[in-house]
Amino acid sequence: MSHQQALAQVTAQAVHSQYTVGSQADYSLPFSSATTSALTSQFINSSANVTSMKETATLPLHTVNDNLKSNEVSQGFQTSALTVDKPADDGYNWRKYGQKAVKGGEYPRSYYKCTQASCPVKKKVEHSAYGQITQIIYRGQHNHQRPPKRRSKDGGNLLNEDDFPENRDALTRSEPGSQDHSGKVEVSNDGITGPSVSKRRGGGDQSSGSSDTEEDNDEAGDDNGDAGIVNANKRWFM
DNA sequence: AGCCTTTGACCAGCG
DNA sequence: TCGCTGGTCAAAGGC
Repeated sequence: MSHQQALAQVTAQAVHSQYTVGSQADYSLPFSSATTSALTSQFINSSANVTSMKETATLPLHTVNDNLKSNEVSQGFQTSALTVDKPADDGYNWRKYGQKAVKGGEYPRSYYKCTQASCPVKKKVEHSAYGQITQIIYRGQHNHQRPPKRRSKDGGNLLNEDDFPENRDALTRSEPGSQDHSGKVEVSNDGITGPSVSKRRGGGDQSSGSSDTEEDNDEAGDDNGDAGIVNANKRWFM
């Protein structure tokens, strides 16, 4: 088997497994910190499994692992690692509005919007192979409180918000003026996220211009357009 | 019935 | 100016 073949295959399989894992995880991930750790371990294990299964994948997998290590491990990223398709259920309702394979398609990036009509918040979730989340980038601030709850199906991960340490945090964060993003969120090298806010078609037009006020409130108040990279960890532990 | 996910296409910015 | 990449929209399908 040629190198290229192997690579292609691995990539394909990685993507595939990602989805597979994703659907499973999507429905069966109880989201408590404790469980999280366990699950994370499981994920890591499965990753290792897959790795051994696909030795030919050494190259890409290495990259992936490396990425995961730097992004997840070193950053204490565990919480959302397993969320897969429903990343970082921070108590808000998100609707996925797009997905893109960036950088060769090795890491599909998903785009989510807060479902609240007047909420301009968006987030980008970068996945690695196996559906693990390597990075979550928030844009904007919620101008509303977290919704009480949702159906347990797709919101599945929502569960008991009480289980989420970050919930309280989220509450705090949702307050305008809170240092949520500006305080700790680093735009990091991706500083692009800041400017990109106003990018495209007159900025966050979202057709319902009614949100402008809030948007102004939030984004204008922040230097970086409160784009925030939360690196999956999202400082939920802080 | 309503909401969400998926997917392809389009547009804008940047090198 | 061209090509590439990233971000978003819109339609269709599924739950």
